[in-house]
Amino acid sequence: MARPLDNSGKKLLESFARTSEEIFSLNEFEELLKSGKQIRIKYGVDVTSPFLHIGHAVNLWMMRELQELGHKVIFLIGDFTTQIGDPTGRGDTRPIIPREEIEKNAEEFIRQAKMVLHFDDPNLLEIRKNSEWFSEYSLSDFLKLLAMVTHARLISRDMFQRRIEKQEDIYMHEMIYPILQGYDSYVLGSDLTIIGSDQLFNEMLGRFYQQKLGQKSQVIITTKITPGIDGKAKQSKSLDNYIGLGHSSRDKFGRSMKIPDELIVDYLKIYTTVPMGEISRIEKKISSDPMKWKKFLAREILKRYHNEVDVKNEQEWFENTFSKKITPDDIPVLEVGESQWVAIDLVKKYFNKSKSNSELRRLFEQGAVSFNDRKISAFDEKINVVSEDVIKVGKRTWFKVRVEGK
RNA sequence: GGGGAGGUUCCCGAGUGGCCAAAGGGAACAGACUGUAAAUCUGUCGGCUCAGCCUUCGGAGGUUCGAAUCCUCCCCUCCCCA
Repeated sequence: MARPLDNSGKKLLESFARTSEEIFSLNEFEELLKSGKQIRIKYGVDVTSPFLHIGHAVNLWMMRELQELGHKVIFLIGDFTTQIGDPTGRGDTRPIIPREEIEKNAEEFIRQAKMVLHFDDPNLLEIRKNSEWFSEYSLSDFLKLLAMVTHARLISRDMFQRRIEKQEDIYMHEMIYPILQGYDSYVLGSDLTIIGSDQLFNEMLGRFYQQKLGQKSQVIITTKITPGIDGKAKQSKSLDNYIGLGHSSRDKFGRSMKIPDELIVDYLKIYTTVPMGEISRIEKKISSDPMKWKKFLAREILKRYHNEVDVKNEQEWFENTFSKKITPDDIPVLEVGESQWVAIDLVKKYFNKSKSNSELRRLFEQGAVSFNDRKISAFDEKINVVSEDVIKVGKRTWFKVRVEGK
């Protein structure tokens, strides 16, 4: 039994206000909290690509707060709908994923979501799959669903409108997707769902179907989105401009340091728990020493996912490596049999076919390669490996060469 | 079923017989400057045994000394008409 809306409920609303964009509707949400009922929070995941970034985690942290008040997350693996491919956020059509891969992705997804959500208490989280109801779903039932919604309503989705304008394809299965996602909410008896605004249309259809089918409509909370670490588009895997939950603590720190200065405040608000009052004080001080505050931000982001020691270490590592330009000591070692090498062959061995010869030659020509801090611009230069020699390629690739038996 | 437009290198997009590994932009990479910020500048951006060669312009054939460009067939998309 969840607690009714008291002080903790009020605190929750304040905290939600910080990271949510819109709530449909606030009244309904407050009522839910007051009712004392255990809220069923639908968390539907598309497992096409199993990676979560700190933007996704905003939603997870909100759900976690609710879990802490005793509410329940229904972790819905959209295994059936994933086979269809959600057109959301895509200018083009999404490829269809084989089953085995969906399973594997779901596992990977959960591994990351566990960094935030309570997964082990069945009273706080249950895992479902929508193939449970869709794989046996009959055509006549499906037609009944279709008969409730109009074509105009479906194509009103901005995504589709854009495609129509650009004369791009809309496949029928993509039109159907939102219907299925909406129906999920009905089956699960969802009270609430916390989503990115890109999912709003689909979840609104959830509200619609719940109401049509005689159920109370779920509350929808959309969360705030920031630009990615490149300061441009929102975080995404394909643009590689995100801070991933799966990234190492080192990468999380480094990536945080990459964000444009202007984003520091927004990132503090959305991705950390630094109190709002403190953030506004920091805001005034940033311009005089942005580096300092960016490091602060990086620490705060890291803190949510890693322990204090890691946080401290990563900052030190960062400062040593990039500010003081000290070659880090924990770099990969390449074991070789010979000590006489043509420079390019040695580098090639390290990259192990991930870079073509031409690519490597260019790196040499462009002065990106150094051997024990000495720049090597001729790819065919002969080098003599002694022991623990350090080769650096570009800004952030180092490796040590060690001759076996030495 | 009829008519029209189109499919180009990671993305957008130019290119209608040789000067095309293919303009321009974006992304990316490297270098300079820096705070692994932004901005800026420079260079690179199919592969290789690299002043040369090989493979690419939806697919398969063909014409030609020579084709991304012309012809034939096929596949795919969009638009209009019935």
